Amino acid sequence: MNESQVSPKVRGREATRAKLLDAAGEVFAEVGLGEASVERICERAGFTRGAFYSNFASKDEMFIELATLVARERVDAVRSRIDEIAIDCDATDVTVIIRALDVFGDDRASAMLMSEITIHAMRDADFAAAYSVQIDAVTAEVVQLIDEIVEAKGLRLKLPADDAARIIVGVWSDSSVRAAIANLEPEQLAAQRTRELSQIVDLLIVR
Amino acid sequence: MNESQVSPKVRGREATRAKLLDAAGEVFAEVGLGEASVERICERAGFTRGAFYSNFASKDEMFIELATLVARERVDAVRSRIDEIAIDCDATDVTVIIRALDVFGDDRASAMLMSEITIHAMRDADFAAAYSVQIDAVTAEVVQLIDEIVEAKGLRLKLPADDAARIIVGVWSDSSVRAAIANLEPEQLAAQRTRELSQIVDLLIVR
DNA sequence: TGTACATCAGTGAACGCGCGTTCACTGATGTAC
DNA sequence: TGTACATCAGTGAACGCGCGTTCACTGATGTAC
Repeated sequence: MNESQVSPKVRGREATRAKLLDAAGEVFAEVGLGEASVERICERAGFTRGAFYSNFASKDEMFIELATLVARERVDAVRSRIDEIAIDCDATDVTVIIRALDVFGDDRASAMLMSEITIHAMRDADFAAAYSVQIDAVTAEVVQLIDEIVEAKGLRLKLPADDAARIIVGVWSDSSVRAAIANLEPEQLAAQRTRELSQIVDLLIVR
Repeated sequence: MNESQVSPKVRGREATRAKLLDAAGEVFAEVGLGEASVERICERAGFTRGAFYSNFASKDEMFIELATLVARERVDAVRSRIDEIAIDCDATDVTVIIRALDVFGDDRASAMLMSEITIHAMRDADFAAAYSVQIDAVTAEVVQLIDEIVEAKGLRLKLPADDAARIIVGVWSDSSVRAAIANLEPEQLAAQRTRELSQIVDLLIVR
């Protein structure tokens, strides 16, 4: 299972796929699935269109793969963040939760790609079914994350952890969307999100 | 200013515009701005493509006009709802707020069109600037609506009315999006939204 | 009222462009002896 | 190690389709006398 056991050819192919997926994430975020041309994606990745069709069956199928990948990365990110949290116990409860949540990627492009994936899920039932499985996994991880924090800090919530998770994630993504529309600088974005998350976390904790 | 003073020709033209805008709202919601063809919009409205370009400069400009129209209708809807609320004082505080908020149009297509408009605003700074003005007007109306309800019911909120408005509207639209993805029936959708809004309103009110 | 002309909303054919996708190819990598 | 052949990831030209947009037109409505 050593990396050197994988031939350069296979590694090269995997690198190509990864570059194409990366580029596609950027382009889909920028202009949306409908307006993102295969040509533009390939140009960004440094390949020709043939490379695209050598690696993916179609534009739509690639979008599905990208969405799955993004969701899976989120699950992993939350999962690894859970481990960190368990150790670090100095911060206040609110900042812990906020820091825990910034695993979601707080940049503009991430927010736009997430919105694009979400709206596609609203339109395509098959995609929605497959994507919901991934989303539920993310939610489950966030619920566990909240449970961990609540226990570590000796807090009590006014709502069940899954409702709290839904509300917090909702406020988080709502904040991201409004920040992207307002074209906020990263620091302003962080400040706004901290403020809004603090409010909602305060409301959720029994004092 | 009597309607009969407007010539049939002008009335006909206005009707054509309205039909095209209606059809465009449906099609943009269904497939998105990028994938919505002018042909499909015109077919849905019962016209040829020439009629489209006789009434709108381009597809993008029509989308902007549609977005402006939708936002303006929202402002008007909230405004007229404020008047009704002032009279009806029997319901519980939570149900009053929920009923007040359903002015936003709780169907699937509305949620999808709103998402499409939002994502376009994230991508296009000029559109975002123009659209933000409309959005701020809606927000201001919702703040006033909340103020009215709070005063009529003798309530106290844990947050300023504008923060409360942002959170409630955020939960509302988040709920709409998830309902569209899960493809909920109208009754299920209403039940889910009532539950989620009740939770957040409960958190916001000082008991 | 009737006639002759003007207007212009909506028609539908046409244009040309960019797109998604295909495919015969090339040359670097892998395999056999 | 060296040679001959096989594989196949990525190339780039080509195809054909559907799109946004244009425009010469038609016929219903409006205006002048």
